This record gives sequence, C-alpha cells and structure tokens, in this order.
Amino acid sequence: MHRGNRHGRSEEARLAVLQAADDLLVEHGFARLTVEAIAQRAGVAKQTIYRWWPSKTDILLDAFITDAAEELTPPDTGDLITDLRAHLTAVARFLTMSDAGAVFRALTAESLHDPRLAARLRAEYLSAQRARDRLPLQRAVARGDLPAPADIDAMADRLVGPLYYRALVTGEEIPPSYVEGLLVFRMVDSVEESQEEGGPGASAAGG
Amino acid sequence: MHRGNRHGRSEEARLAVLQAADDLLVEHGFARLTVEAIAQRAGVAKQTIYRWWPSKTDILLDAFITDAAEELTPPDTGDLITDLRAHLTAVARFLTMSDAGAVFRALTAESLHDPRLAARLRAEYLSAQRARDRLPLQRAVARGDLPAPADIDAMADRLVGPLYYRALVTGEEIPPSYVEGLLVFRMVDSVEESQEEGGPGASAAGG
Amino acid sequence: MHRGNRHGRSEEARLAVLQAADDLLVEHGFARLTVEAIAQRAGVAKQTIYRWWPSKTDILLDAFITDAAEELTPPDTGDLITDLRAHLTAVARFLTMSDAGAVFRALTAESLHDPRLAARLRAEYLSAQRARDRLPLQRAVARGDLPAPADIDAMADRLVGPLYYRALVTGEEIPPSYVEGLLVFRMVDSVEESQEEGGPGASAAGG
Amino acid sequence: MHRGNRHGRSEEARLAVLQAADDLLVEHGFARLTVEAIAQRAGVAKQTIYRWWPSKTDILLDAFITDAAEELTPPDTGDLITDLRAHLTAVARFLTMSDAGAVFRALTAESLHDPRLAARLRAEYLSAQRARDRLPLQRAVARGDLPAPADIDAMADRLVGPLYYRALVTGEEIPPSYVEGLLVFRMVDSVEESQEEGGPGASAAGG
DNA sequence: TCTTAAGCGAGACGGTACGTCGCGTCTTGGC
DNA sequence: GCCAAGACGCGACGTACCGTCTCGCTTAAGA
Repeated sequence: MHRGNRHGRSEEARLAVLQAADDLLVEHGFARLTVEAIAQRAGVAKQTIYRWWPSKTDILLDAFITDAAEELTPPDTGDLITDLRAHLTAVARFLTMSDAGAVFRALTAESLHDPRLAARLRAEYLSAQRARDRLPLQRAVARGDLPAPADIDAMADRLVGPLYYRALVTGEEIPPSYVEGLLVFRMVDSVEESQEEGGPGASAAGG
Repeated sequence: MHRGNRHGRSEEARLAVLQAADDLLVEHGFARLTVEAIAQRAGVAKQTIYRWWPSKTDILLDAFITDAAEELTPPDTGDLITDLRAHLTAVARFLTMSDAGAVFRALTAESLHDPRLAARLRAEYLSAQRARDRLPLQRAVARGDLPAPADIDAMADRLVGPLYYRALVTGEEIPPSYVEGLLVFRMVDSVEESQEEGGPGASAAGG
Repeated sequence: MHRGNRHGRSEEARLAVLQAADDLLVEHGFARLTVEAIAQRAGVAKQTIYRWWPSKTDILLDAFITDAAEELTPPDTGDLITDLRAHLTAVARFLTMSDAGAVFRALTAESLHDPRLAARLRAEYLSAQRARDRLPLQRAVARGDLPAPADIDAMADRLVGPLYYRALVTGEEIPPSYVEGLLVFRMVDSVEESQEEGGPGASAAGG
Repeated sequence: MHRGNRHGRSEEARLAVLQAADDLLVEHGFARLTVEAIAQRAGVAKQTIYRWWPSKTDILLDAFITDAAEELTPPDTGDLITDLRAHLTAVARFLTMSDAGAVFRALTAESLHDPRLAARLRAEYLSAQRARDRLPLQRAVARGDLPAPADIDAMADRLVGPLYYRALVTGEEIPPSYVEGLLVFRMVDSVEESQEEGGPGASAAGG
C-alpha cells in the first residue's frame, strides 16, 4: 500500500487515525481524546493529522460519517406504524446504546460550542438523517394512508425529538413503551384529519 | 462590603465570579471561558475560584441556577391549551434566544462529556424544570379536563422534546406554528381517550 | 525554601536549570541541549524556563557568568613576565580544558549566529575578561617596567588572540612552549621602545 | 543542460543549491538556513540535497571551498613586511567584511558544536589556509631575511590569531593600525634573533 | 527504435523540539 | 481566615524542520 506521496495521502494513515479517534472516545471519553493520543495510538505523526483535519472534532466527524451514516435507514413494509416503530426503535438504540451514538453525542456537544462544526454536522449528517426520518411519513402520504401535513419536518420532529431529548438532556433510557407512546400520538393525530368514521386510530394505538 | 477576612467568604467575590463567567460565555463563547479569564475579569484570584468551585462548569451551573431557575414557571389560567402554549413558547424562547439559554446549552454540552456534571445538572435544574413542565398537565388532570395518562413524564417529553431537539441538534429557530403543531397533537391525543363525540381538538388547533 | 510566589522567583528552580544546562552541554554537547531536556533534568516546567530566560543560550550565559566569571583574574607578583605566563596559561587551560571553557566555546559559537547574544556575551563577560587580560600590562606600565603602548587593547589581543585562535579555530592543544613563544615576542617588543642599551629583554626572557 | 538522468548528477541542481545556501546565509542568517528553504529557493527537491550532501553544513562548506578558497594567497614581493601587511590586511578583510567570511564564521561556529565538521573544515580549508599564512615567513627564511624559528606554525598564529580573535570573539573592526601593530611585533622579534648573535630569547621560548 | 534505469521535482510520512496556553496547586503578605 | 497576586509542575496545543520514502517524469545509453 502506498504511504503518501505527491499522488495523494496515505489511506493507511487515514484509517488508523479514524479508528484511533473512535476507540479513544469510546474507551476513555472525550476528555482524553487528544490529538497527541490519537497520533500515538494510530502510529502516526501529529503533523499528518493536522495536514488533513483542522481539528479533532473533524476527525470524529469523518469517522462518524464513514462508519455510521447509513445505519438508520427506515424499513419499507407498506405499513406506517410498523415502519415507524422499527425506525424509532433503531434511532433510540443508536442514540443511547451504540458506539456510533457515543460519537454522535460528543459531536453534538461540541457543535454547541462551535458553530462551524454545527454547520458541518448538519450538512454532512443531520440533513440526510432527517430525510430518512421523514421517509416513512412521505411514503404513507404517497400511499394515501396519511393526509399531507402542513409541515412534514415538524411532524418528524415530534417523533424523534423526544428521543434526542432523552438521550442528550435527561440521560434516561428509552424503553419500548416510550416509543409506543410516540406512535399512539401520531396515529391519533394523523387519522384525525382524514377520519370521519373514526376507528382506525384506535386499532393503531392498540398495535 | 468585606473583602475576605476571618468572617467568612466574600459575597462580593462570589457574585463577581458568577457574573464574569456568564459574561464571558455570552460574549466570547465556551472556548474562551477559562478559569484564568474569569479570575481576571472578576478581579479575583484563581485560588478564590478553586476554593469554592470544583471546576468552571460548576461556576456556570451556579450562575445558571441563581439567574434563571424560576423563569420558566408555567401560568395557571385554568385552560390547558392556554397554559401549555404560554409555557412551551417560554421554553422555546429560553432555549433559543436568552442568555440563560446559552448557558444552559453550554452546560448540556459539557454534561455530555462529564457524567458528574450531568448528574448535578439533573439534580439541581432539570428535575425541577421537568416538574414545571408537567404542571399544566397535572392541573388539567386534577380539574378533570384530561384523563390521567399512563406516563405523564413521557407525555411532557412529547411536548418539550421537539423544542430541545431544535435548540440542541438542528439549530433551527422555533416559530409559533411549531408550538401550535405540538399543541394540536397533544390535544387530539389527550382528548382521544376521554372523547366520544370529538371536536375540541379542532378548536384547539385553531387557537 | 520558598518555591515561587508573588515575592519573586524560585531560587531552587533557577539553580536547577543552570546546573542542568551546564551538565547537558558538557555531557552530551550542544545538539542535545534542548529546553525540554533541561526542564526534565532540572525537574522544572518548560514554562518556568521561558518565564525567566528568552532562549537556551541565555540560560547558558547565565550559568557561565555565575560559575566562571572570576576564575581568570591574573596574579600580581610585581613581575610582568611571571604574571603574564600565569595568566595566559590559565586562559589557555580555561579555553581548551575546563567545563566552563566548553560553555564559553558554545556561547561564542552561538553568538556568531545571533548578534543579540553576541552583545550580551560582550557586555556581561568579555569586557570584564578583556579588562583582566590588560591588568598585568597596565600594572607594569604603572610600575615603569613597560612604556605605555599606543593601544593597550591591541597589545593584549596579541597575547590572548592566538590562544583563542587555537581553541576556536584550529582546535589544537596549547602546550607551554606556545605560551612562552607569546611571552618572548611581547617582551622584545615592549622593551624595544624603552631600551637603548639592550639588557632588559634578556632578563625578561629569562624570567 | 541535462536535468537528471542516467548520466550522473545535475550540475545545474548542484550550483543552484550552493548558491541558494550562500544567499540564504548572507541574507537571513544561519537560523533561516534550513534544508527546506535551500531546496525551495534552489528549485530543487529535498531528496536531491540529501542525495549529495550529508547535512546543510556540508553544503555550506562546499560552497565556501568552491567560492573562496583561493582568495587569500599572499603576494611575493621579496619584502617580508610588505608581503605580511598585504596578507594580513586581506585576511582581516576576508574575516570581517566579505560574504565568504560570513560563511566561514558560520562554519566555524558550527564546527564548535560538531567535531566531524571541524575535521572537514580543517582538512579542506584550514590546513591550506595556514600553509598560505606561513608562506611569507618561509620565503623570508629561504631568502635569509629571517632566522628559522623553532615553530613556524606558532609564529604564523601570532600574526593571524589576533585577527581571528577580533572577528570571532570581540566582533570589533580591524583597522590598519591593528595590522601595523602585529607587524611591528614580528619584526622586532624576528630581528631579535638574528641580532647580536645572542639567543636568550631561544632559551626563554624553550622554557 | 524502443527499453530501461538513474536523477530529478514534488511532497507525504514518522519524528523531535519548539514556544504558548490553561490547568489546578502552592505560598506569600495584606486586610 | 479569606483574599489578590502570581510562580510553579504539568500536559496538550499547533508549527517548523528534520531525514526518509515513494511517485511519475525526463532523458540518453544500450538492446
């Protein structure tokens, strides 16, 4: 494998750095995620890191996007409730229990101190993730199972927002019943506007 | 006022430190909120800071609790929707537009890196705030305007969670329509179980 | 012993740094005389070094002046030749064989790259040393043993210049005969102007 | 001109490197004489430098020897004093005022830190220069104008040593009167041994 | 004529040391 | 006894050069 010359950077070094950053964060927490520690663990010179990444959060973002971006694609079973339940459960698990989620929480924390990182995180991860969050709703609208809402972004926020709140603010676990609570709401709501003869909302809530 | 003697701690110094921390955060961001900068700005010795606060985030937490704790008490008009609208609007404003909200965001960010701070933030602020968030719902239940939900905490989360999500994760503004969207949902839902002939949800949505 | 506070720097740290610099130079040469090595060896923080010395050569100069400044004071026996022989021999030994001479050679080397250091070295050491080099001549003039030369500085240079040349440029040793060669020259010369009936040159040479 | 191929090294690159090293030293001083700066200024790859020179001081030595080696050949007028005056004046000018002298001072400085360089400097420059310094004396001896001294090297040192001392140590200028002072000494001395038939000087020198 | 191999410009690499910043600890003298 | 002041040991920062390496280009000697 080539090790860095005029024709481009060393892929070997790049991967070692991303892996080291990930490992250090998960093993020792953000406080011990220093550029020096990453360099040492990756067997790489500090200058190599600074050559390619402006800051350690950029390394983390790179690692995060490489590893985890596509894990949270919702299923498409043709049934809105089923899709949402699966997706919200996956999001909850990602946020609270996965290594990638730990990276995400650290990046979100840093983005609250650094608008530049916030912009990158939104551009390179969040916008795509929010699009995935909207997918089940959009598909249901397309199928005619759901009336088009005024603001589908806000609707998606009402589904995932509480999950982020728990993961980032209260630090509590997210049991299945919490996800079910979100689903009941949605159904009642969504049905409410297309309903006339009632019924389906209740059965959905019982699902 | 005394400036340090055998009679106990200097209130003057304490307030100067809290004010300096607040100001530095709002003016220059968390990165420049250093103990040395706080000491210099407050005209205080570093040792005085370390004597009374274990870390700079404890200063921030102190300042935050002193300043802002009681701003977010919901009104009690006797009408659930009115109370919630006012409260959620106040929470949204707090999170996205106030100086205290900036401090809160910084503390939340740090708490994601520091479990000890997370525990303190929950014990000294969040638990009280969440109690305040529940108040309108609990009062409505007491009035008989709302059936007792299985998990009133989760219900409150569904109201405030999306606000935190916007403030902490997406960084978007929170327009009044976003709050209204939350209210419609809730009402439809909450009413759903006590309802039989429906309707009030629609009028609430129009408010 | 006090360890540094508002009332001044730590003498303990100062001496440890000077000693460490000296030792490292003598043991490992100038190439390994790094600020980090000095700090580590002295058990001192780098910042403490940078707080008090602008560069590592200033440390060396400090150490040199503290240790070695007064070692090269010429004797005063009342006999010019005897005084000069002792003094030149001491200078030769200092330049080529002593630890302090190694420091001096390193400082002179650096002063050739750094005019600021050159100025300090002259102001804080060389001017005093040159005054000492002139002393035997001046005393001989005062005694009437030597006519006042036009340029006593130049006369002293003719005595010590060849010693520095050997020590700094050719790197050769300086045997006693080399010093004697210098003495013969001088005496012949000095006598030359006061002489008429010869004599003193011979007696001086025999001293 | 060829720029690197199987036929041997590029003379173009060699000269560009030597010129760049010289220029950088004279323009910006030794501190900014880095291999990277030389490479950039010469329009040459670092590897090309390392292929042909072990270190940057070797480049300097190469440049110095190429440029300046033969500038200091003493004249041969048949008169010792005239020859010495011209030669010592030329040496003084070289040491204190020429670009080549700046290179020489830098090399001498480095040689005080690096015995390997010191050896090369002596072998490739100093020994020849000292031979040139001896030439007028040797010619005078051959002509019978001067008795053969016990140590002609030492005699030459007494002439040039003070010049090096001024150039390298005190940093003072070298006015014509300084050179004259050296000549007077020498002459008195040299005459002294051929005079009288005496010889007390010889016994002193041997002491 | 075509291959091929040495020297080249370029520049990424693993390192070492630099000089700076902020941490949390300490010691002092004043109030 | 708390305070302002500030020196201290420490660790990490981001930068500058070191000397090594690989790459693709150029070019002339020899197949």
